Amino acid sequence: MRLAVRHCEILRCDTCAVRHQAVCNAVGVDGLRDLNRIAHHRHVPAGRVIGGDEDVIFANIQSGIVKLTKTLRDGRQQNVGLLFPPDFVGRVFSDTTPYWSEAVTDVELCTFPRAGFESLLKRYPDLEHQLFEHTLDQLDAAHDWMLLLGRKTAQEKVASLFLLITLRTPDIDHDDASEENSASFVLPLTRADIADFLGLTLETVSRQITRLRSTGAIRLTKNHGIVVPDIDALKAIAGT
Amino acid sequence: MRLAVRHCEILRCDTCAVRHQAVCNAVGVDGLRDLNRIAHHRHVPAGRVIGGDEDVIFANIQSGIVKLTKTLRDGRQQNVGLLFPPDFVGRVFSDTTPYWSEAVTDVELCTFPRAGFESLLKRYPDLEHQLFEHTLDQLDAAHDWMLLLGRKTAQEKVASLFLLITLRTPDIDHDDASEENSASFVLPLTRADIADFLGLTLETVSRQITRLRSTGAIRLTKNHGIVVPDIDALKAIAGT
DNA sequence: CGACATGTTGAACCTCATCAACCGACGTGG
DNA sequence: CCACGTCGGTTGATGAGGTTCAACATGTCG
Repeated sequence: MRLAVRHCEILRCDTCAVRHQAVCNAVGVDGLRDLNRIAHHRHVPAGRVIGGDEDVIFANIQSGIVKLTKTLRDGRQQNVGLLFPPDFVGRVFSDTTPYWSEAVTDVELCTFPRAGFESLLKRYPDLEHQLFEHTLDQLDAAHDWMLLLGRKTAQEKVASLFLLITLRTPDIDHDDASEENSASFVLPLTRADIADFLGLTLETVSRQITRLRSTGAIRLTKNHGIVVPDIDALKAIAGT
Repeated sequence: MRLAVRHCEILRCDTCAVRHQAVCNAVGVDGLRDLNRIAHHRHVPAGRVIGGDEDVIFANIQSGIVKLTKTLRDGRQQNVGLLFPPDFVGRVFSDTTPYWSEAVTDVELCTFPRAGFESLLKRYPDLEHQLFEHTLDQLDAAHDWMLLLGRKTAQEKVASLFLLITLRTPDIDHDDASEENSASFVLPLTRADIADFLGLTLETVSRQITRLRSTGAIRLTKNHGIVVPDIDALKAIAGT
């Protein structure tokens, strides 16, 4: 009996798309059972704010893209993070979230209630360690982005963002199986999203995209599709 | 005997200026002894790079200010962090440091060798937890800074930096003991430093400082002294 | 098909970067 | 002691990169 139940519980994680990359990969069987007990799956449609009102503050991203935004009082807005599977959403150990989380595409989340998850962090140091490493990676990414925001030109900024998406989107199409230097993906962000992310206006973004297209660095296809024929060339444009 | 020795070891931490704020505050007597065993005090003169060549990768700041900078290949430069006592310097759990650490003022450090410190992190989860919380704070600060870099005007940027320094500098002079709304401090950064921090040029920084002075938001005194007569007014200029 | 959001393009404007001259403080060496 | 170079800072003139405002095009969905 007991075995059957446990098997059933663990099965939920077994079918998880990010089972072996997400922070929960660190915990053993016991931890997984405890996590499972408080976890809820949730679908969030594109454009919806995550965890604004309710208890859905912490979550693993199973699929989709989430953006974190901050705003000034007068409405000026800046995206401070872009999260992909298997990233973790939420600011642990704080009563207030210093930003808004919003689904950019349709998103599948494995959510955890705040209190329950934080007590599991205490109980399983390996889980906390994994989250710590994830946070360190986020901090590195934030530093990279500060360099972009402070010192890169509009052209470099747009190229950098496309590069980030090609590198982070899972199951990206590498058009040439043998040649990994090209890729294509569907651009999930609007021009306004991109602008908020790069500290530009949407008009400037549009112009820079046209320019990238006219120089052959990218091609636009139907339905927001983007083809990067030469990733290294894009890297060169993006600067370092 | 044993007691005497232990007392002696702990005494080093007892005289530490940041004993109760730094990450090591989390560990008990045993942990403190182990930390002490691998800790070395080090003085770093202003302008010197920290941990470039040697093993001094991790450290608590006891006094002074440290900046973290990243550069593009062509020399464009961006400061991605400003650390005050009792902040922790160093990127744990990674072979490479993604930025340069440099002493802005003369700095007193309590340094730890890499391997030794990381093994203590494993042994004392409370220490790791404390460092985790510190990293989360750093990430929040980085997000704030991204908003500044992406969306604030030059005037707001300079005001924001002065505000940061008034709020983070320890034992700052509050000119009016009863009225906490004014402050004065010594500006440790050159115009070029400030520019690298705000994503501006040093000329623009200079002009904005002159402008802040002419509007009465700040006053400049001898030896790089800065007086903020009305912190709330500076906050208003800095935006939110 | 029409309506509304999303994206593109144009023209004028403005903030900030760039290039350059200059000032004062400081330290060094003749 | 003063001449000199260096360094940090200020100020000016000019121009480029990006913003702003506006019109128009393209989707996309009922």
